[in-house]
Amino acid sequence: MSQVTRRRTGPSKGDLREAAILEAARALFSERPYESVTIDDLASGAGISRTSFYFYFPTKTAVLTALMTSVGHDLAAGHVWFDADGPARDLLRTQLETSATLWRANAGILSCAATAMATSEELRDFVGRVRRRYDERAAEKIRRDQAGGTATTAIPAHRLAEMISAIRDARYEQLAGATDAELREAVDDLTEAIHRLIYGRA
Amino acid sequence: MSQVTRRRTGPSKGDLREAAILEAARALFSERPYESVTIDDLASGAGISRTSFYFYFPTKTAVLTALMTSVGHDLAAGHVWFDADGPARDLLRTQLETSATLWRANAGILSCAATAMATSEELRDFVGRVRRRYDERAAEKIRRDQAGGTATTAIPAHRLAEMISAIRDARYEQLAGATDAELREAVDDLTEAIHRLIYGRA
DNA sequence: GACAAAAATCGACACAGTGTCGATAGCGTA
DNA sequence: TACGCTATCGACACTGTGTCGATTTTTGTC
Repeated sequence: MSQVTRRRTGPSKGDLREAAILEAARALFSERPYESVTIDDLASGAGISRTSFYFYFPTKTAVLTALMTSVGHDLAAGHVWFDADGPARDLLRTQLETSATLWRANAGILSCAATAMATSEELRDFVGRVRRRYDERAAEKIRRDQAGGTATTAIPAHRLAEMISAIRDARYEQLAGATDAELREAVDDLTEAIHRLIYGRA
Repeated sequence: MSQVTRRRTGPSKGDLREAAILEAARALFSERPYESVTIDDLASGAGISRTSFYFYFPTKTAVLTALMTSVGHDLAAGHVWFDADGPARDLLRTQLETSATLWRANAGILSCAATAMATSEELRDFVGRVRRRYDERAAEKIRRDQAGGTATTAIPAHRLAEMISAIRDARYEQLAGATDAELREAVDDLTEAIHRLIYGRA
């Protein structure tokens, strides 16, 4: 519920412990399903007792949220397509390739996050915000192309953006442990599909 | 883990209790989030003690799976588009309208199922099977249209089918408590999107 | 280097939810 | 009536989460 921790604001030696918890969490959530990781695992993975864990994080999902923040930050980088004009198929492909690679690299954490979203409002809100921001930018790009006459107007721009997110995420979820060839295939399919959806003709 | 219950196979007076549990579950899962419903709630909702619950169902998710079986059965009904030849936009629309209406009517249960899938392998498998069967039929229809030259061959049929499921489910998930107008809007968008994806031109 | 305040640690405890076991009560029928 | 099957439930054990307060360690300052 409340986000309040008792930690002071300045840097300290105990920050090492916080980092250790995050490191342990990254390792554990990458390997095992979310529910199977207990707070005790996280604590002893960082070399502290379970109760000491609560000094650093209020809940298990708070740790996951922290990890997700960094992943989300990385994802927000390669948004090259959004700034282009028109279909710009090559840029769309590049953007999808970057995000697909990043997704595969963090597959375990992202899968845990998907699980935890079911129970944690905090995480649900966080991911929702990230996604909304992404969809917003995609919708803006589409709106520009609708005005330019290249994109379809049969479907509202924000709905098209949501659809893109839906097919992208669904395909990416299968990406854990995928080969480079499989990853490329996914990117190809998505590029084609998004392109048809927005710029194709009925 | 094991599906074994101690119940005998034939009909009996205690079946009333099983029905009562299912009824209570339908009511509770329709109103409240999945985790907030305890086995005790289910049991006392059916007028029995918590331990007696275990005589009828091994776990909470088993009850949800039972409810989902009936919903899945209903959904499998209106698959009119799959048997058509070519784009058949009106049949696609009809099929989407049926499933959207059904989805909205069972929004609570479906949302609980989505939550529970995160933890229950049983439910995950069940829903996975239903979805796979659906996608399979969609892929067959698309394959026929690819052979007939109306559907695109730029993306494998089974991938197109998966994409359809992805955008459909994503949109339907927003359908809880939607007005008839909103529902129709969703169906319109989806009809258009699916049509473009499969039969449109690049 | 001593010392007070703040940071950090942890054991003991309370709690909620799940699941098991065995004792018992009802019920149908040979 | 007596046997076996259905059904019920209280008592118990277990796991994971979260809180409290007492204690130790660190840190900055004089």
